[in-house]
Parts: sequence; structure tokens; C-alpha cells
Amino acid sequence: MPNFSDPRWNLSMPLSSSATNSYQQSCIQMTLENSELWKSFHTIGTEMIITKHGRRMFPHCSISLSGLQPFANYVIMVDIVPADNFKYKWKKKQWEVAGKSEPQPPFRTYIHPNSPAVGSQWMEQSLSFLKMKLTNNTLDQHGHIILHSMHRYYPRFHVIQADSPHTVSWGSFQTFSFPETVFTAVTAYQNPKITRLKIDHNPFAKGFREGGTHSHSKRCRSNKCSPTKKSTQDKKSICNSETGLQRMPSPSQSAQAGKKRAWTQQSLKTGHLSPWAPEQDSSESIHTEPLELQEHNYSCEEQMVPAYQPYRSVEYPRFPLPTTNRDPTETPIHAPSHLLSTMEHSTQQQEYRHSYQQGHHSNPADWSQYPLFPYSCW
DNA sequence: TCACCTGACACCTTTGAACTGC
DNA sequence: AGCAGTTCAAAGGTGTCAGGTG
Repeated sequence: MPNFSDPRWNLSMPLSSSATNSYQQSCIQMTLENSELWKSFHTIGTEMIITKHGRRMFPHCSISLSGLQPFANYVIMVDIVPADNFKYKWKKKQWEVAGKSEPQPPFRTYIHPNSPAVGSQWMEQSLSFLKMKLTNNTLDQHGHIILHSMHRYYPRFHVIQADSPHTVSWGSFQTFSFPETVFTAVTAYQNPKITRLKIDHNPFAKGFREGGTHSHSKRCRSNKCSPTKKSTQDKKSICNSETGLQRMPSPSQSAQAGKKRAWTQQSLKTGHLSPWAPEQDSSESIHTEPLELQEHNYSCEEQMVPAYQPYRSVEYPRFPLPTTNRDPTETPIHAPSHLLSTMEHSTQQQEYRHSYQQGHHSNPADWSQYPLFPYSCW
């Protein structure tokens, strides 16, 4: 059991800059939608499975936004950065530091598939990053976020005012993160409490719930149960006969499908095709869990409160610098070179990273040393 | 021996096309 | 013809296990 009172478990996040920053155009608020779920994982010590082919996060990142300019275009992106510079190991039922972290794998960013969209659309509904996947495969070609196993990370959310993901370097941006979203990347679950919690809350893990069909501990892997590879239908019929349950569409399935269709058609009619609905479905399944999900709505004023408050970075103007009253002593912000480079860090990116690190923070785990988007995932 | 990683597996949900009835 | 609801197969996501690796 990790000791969360240990200062190492606290994020070494820089304090937010003053809201009086002259580039502060608006007061964007970000809410972590399933924060209660995140917290319940966080109290145990969240673990996220990473696999060669990519694994979704659970809990997944789901946020809502307010304070955007209704008619301005925004790109929303997520990256995942180290929470500290340690490598961990699971020993005697708890996490222990196992040395210094390994070199950062190729840094990647996940752009929300609906980007770009106008502020009113982003604020219309919560947005989920359900489809973002984590991998430990440094040669991954699918654009998944690459992480090291046994290292601790946290997601950062970037709200960038830009007309296209290709022009994000010209837009102003704000960065948010939530302390309860810190997790340890693992290739197999270490803490059985996490497994239990995931099974209880993740619909895809329903089969492993106690009282479910054939829980794996009792499951037979031998040919007694499955002499040959069965077709899906065969498997279903076996499943049904085992459980005595009739295979029926889930209660809300049809209704949902109907709703979705109606919604899409209406959107088409009105010409306002909001691209949100498909991704919302899965998050809805989480929201229907019997957890009391108390949403945290963090305002600009609240951001300094330490417990479970998001960190919001200063809104930096991006390249080219506007001709406003910017403090000349402030570290120059280099234009991110993601548009020039591809997957790996380029010299320019390293410069960019270096300037941030020098100019603002000295902690090696600091957020600012990681380039925003050297690689885009589409 | 130990800690960690990997691939196969069974079971589940989600998705979307096809179908049916009004 | 258009719409809403239903059914079903396929795709894809899940945790677990055994075996491999260092």
C-alpha cells in the first residue's frame, strides 16, 4: 500500500501564475467529470495497464469545459508526463522506489478527435478521451501514448485556441491537470485492490465480477470447456446456457441506438452536426455507476486550493509573440517544432524544452520540460 | 529465485447493419 | 418512403493465467 502522505506522492506541480497575466484572455474552467472515481482509485494508488498494442485508461479522462469563447475555435489535447523521476517496484504489497526513472520515451500527444471545434461546442457536453491508449512499445506506429512501466505519470489537458491542430503553435493555450489522476503505469496489475475496483466499475470487466459467469479463477483454460475456437454465437449460447440467462440486448441498448439515430438525424437536419455523441456513450456507462460523482468545478480563484484541485498553467501566448506588454525578462517561448519534426525529439524540440526548463522550473519532473506536441495522434 | 513482461484466452460491451412493423 | 424499434454478428476491450526473460 503506497503511502500517499509521502511527499513523493504529491505532484511537483508549479504554482500557477498570477491571473493578472496580460495574456489572460478568459477564465477557462475545466472540470474532471469522474473525479470521484479517480479519487477512489487514487486513495489506493491508481495503476494503468500498458500493453504492446495499446490499452485504454480506466478510469478514462473525461472533462468538461466552460469559459471558452463561444465562437472561437479550440483544439483540446492531452499528454501524459512523469509525476516524478523515480522508477517503482511492487514489493510486499506496496510500492517502493526502485531507482531513477528511465529516459523518457518518445513524447506524444493525443488530440481530441473532435478538434478543432468552437467553444460553444466544447462547452455543450463533457468530452472524454476514452479512446486514448497507452503503450510501452517505443516503436509504436499507432500514435498511442508511450510510457514506461513502473513509472508514475499524470495526464495534462491543453486547451488551445486554434483553427486547426496544425496551427496550434499560433494559438494561446491553457494547461490543466488533476492531482487525483496520477497513476503508475504497469504491464500487469500489482495491487489486487486496484483490480477489484476496476472489475467493479469497468463494464468490460464485468465477466470477472464475483457471481458472474465463470470468474477466471474458476475458469477452465483447458479444452474441457472450449475444445476448439468457437464462433461468437457458439460462445454466446454456451454462456447463456451456463448462466441460465437469455442473451438479450442490454435494456438501454435499443433506446440508446434510437436516441443516437434521432440525434444524428436532427443534427443533420439542422446542419449542426455535433460530433460528440458517439464518444459519450461509454462515458455515460460510467456515469450510471452507483457512485456519487461529485463534480468539481474549479474556478480561477479556486485553483490554489491544494487538495484535489487542478493545476492550471499560465496561458502562454504561442509563437509568434504578440506585441503586448510582455515582461522582457520572461524566458522566451520557442515555437514548438512539432510541425517540423515527426516522432522523435528534434534538436529544436530539445531547445524548446530546455528553454522552458531553464526559464521556469528546475524540478526534472516538472511539466514544462516536456514539449507539448512533438507528435500528433489522429 | 524473483520481478516483470507477453500472448492467449474467455467473457463481456459496443457498434452498426439488416430487418421488421407501423 | 420514412421512421422507430429490434436482432444479431463482428469488433474490440477486459483481467487472468502460464510461461518466458533477465
